Parts: sequence; C-alpha cells; structure tokens
Amino acid sequence: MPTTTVTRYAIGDFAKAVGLSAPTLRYYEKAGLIEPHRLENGRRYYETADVHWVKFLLHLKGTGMSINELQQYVEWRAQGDATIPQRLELLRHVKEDFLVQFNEVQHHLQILNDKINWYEEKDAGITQDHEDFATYLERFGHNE
Amino acid sequence: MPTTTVTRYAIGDFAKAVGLSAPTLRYYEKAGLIEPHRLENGRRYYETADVHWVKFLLHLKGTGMSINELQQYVEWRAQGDATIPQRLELLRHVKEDFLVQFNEVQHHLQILNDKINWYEEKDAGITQDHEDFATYLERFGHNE
DNA sequence: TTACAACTTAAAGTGCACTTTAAGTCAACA
DNA sequence: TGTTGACTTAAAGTGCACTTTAAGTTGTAA
Repeated sequence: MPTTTVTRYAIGDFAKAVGLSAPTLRYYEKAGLIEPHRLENGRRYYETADVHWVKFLLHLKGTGMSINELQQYVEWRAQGDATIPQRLELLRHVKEDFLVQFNEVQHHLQILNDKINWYEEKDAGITQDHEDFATYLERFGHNE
Repeated sequence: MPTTTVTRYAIGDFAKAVGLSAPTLRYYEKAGLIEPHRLENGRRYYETADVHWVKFLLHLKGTGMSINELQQYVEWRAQGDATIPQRLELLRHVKEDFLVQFNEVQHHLQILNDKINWYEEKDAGITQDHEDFATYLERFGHNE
C-alpha cells in the first residue's frame, strides 16, 4: 500500500523558507497574492508549490512591480489562459520600465565610482591645487 | 569696466532645471541638503553651481542613499577636508550595498525575461501539453 | 498540568519621501 | 490699477509596504 508524504509548512516555517515575516505573509494573503490551505483547527499551512509561487512573486516584485500590479497579474492568472495576452503585456511593460531604471541606476553608479576615485586621489596624492569634481568628470566624459 | 552676469534661478525655474518640484526643494533645504541664497525680499535664488550640486545629490540618492545618509554626507562635507575619510567610507559602503542590490535585481530581470519568453512560447506554439514554468527555468539553469 | 511558544483576528501604528493645504505677501503685466 | 501667478511659511496629509499591538486560542515540551 503506497503512501506519499506532502510537506506542510506552518506559517512560521514557511516565512523562513521564503524569507518573509509571518505578518507579511498574512498581508500578502489579504491582498490576494497567496492562498494558503487550512487545517481543521483553522491554522494555515503551505506546501512546496507555494514556496515556488512566493519566490516567483518576489522576483516580479524585485523588478519593480507594486503590490497592485501583482494583484492584477494574479487576478488574470486565476482567470486562465485566456488572459495570457494581458499578462504578457503587463510583464513587457514592467520590463520596459525596469530597463529604463536600470540604465539610470548604472549612470548613478558611474558617478558614485567617479566620486570615490576622486576622493581617493585627493586623499592619497597632492591635496593642494586639486581639480574640482566637475572638471574631473569631464576628463572621463561623465558629464552631470 | 568689465561686468559679469550670474544666472539666478527663482525656485520654480530651478525646480525645472533639476527636475524636482519647488516643495521638494524646500523639503531638501529643511533637511540641510541645499542652501539657497536669498534676495532682499526674502525670496530664494539659486545659481549654476547649485544645479550641479543637486544633480550630484540625485546621483547619490539614485544609488540608494537615504535622505539621512545624504544629510550625514553633507554635514561632513561642510566640516572640510578632514572628513574625507569618513565620506569615503560612507560612499564605499553605499557602493557595496548597491552592488549587492544590483546583482539581485539582475536575477529578478532574468526570471522576468524567462517568464515573458515562456508566455510567448505558450501563446504562439503548442498550447496543450506545455511544460510548466519551473521545468522551463531548469532548462536554462535559472533555478528559483 | 502548567507554562510557553506559535498561532488566530482586526485594527492601529510606522517610516520614508514627499505633496498638499492654508493663509498670506509680493511682482509683473495688460 | 487690478488681477494673476509666483513666491513665503508651518502644518497636515498621502501612498506605499509593511509592522506592531491587543486580545484571544491552541499545540507542545517539561
């Protein structure tokens, strides 16, 4: 007689598994992003598939999606394959916004790096008569 | 008799020049990040150097520095070259945090891209009997 | 069996970075 | 000369994503 064991996570263990707090999981649940199962005593439990789902949500969130956008995505998902075009459009839009931000942020890093280098040169080398940061930036074509 | 003209920006024009709102500029000023000059009638005015300064602040902010960290930076800056080591340490720390975030975010993008591609294949190709997203990710070694 | 940790809910609180409002002064143009 | 728009201040409000609190129930180890 074959048996299968399915891992059931209590909310605290699940929280550790996905790197969120239990209150945050309840908050996401209220927002409609997660639908845990319940034991007979009313306590939530989660399964392995839920771990993957939450981790995927966190990836989307990490690309800049708000809770509201995630809600929309999840809603469409619940409606089945007919909403795949909508979901694709949403994700493509998220990606476009992401790439814009990504480029901006790389430029911010460049300036940060330049400033660090400028301080290092100023700190190590000839302190007097040192060119200012604006002039320094120009030498690399890093204007503004 | 030589004369020089210095460009003076009223707060509204300055706001446009740096891409912030006038209230935000007043907010930054209260936080100690900007020190505009004043006309005799009490109105603020800004000069070209202030444009560069605010843009630089926005670069730092864009790397993840909070208003509080910017305040600390500005405070040290006002104390002169003796605080360059502290400023360097702060900026290096900001950079480290940034790079961690940057790597994470690139991974988020990868998963987003994978999901978009998965939808595109599912949408265009053989809809029935399609492998699930987790299996799809494994094909590329993009686990989780 | 007792005590303590983990769970349940609803509601209020937090932190950040602004944004808006209110009430008033001032400047520039038709 | 009047009226419109831009400025001044202090204080209150907003939006987002949680986090904390309060009051109670339940499961587990000593």
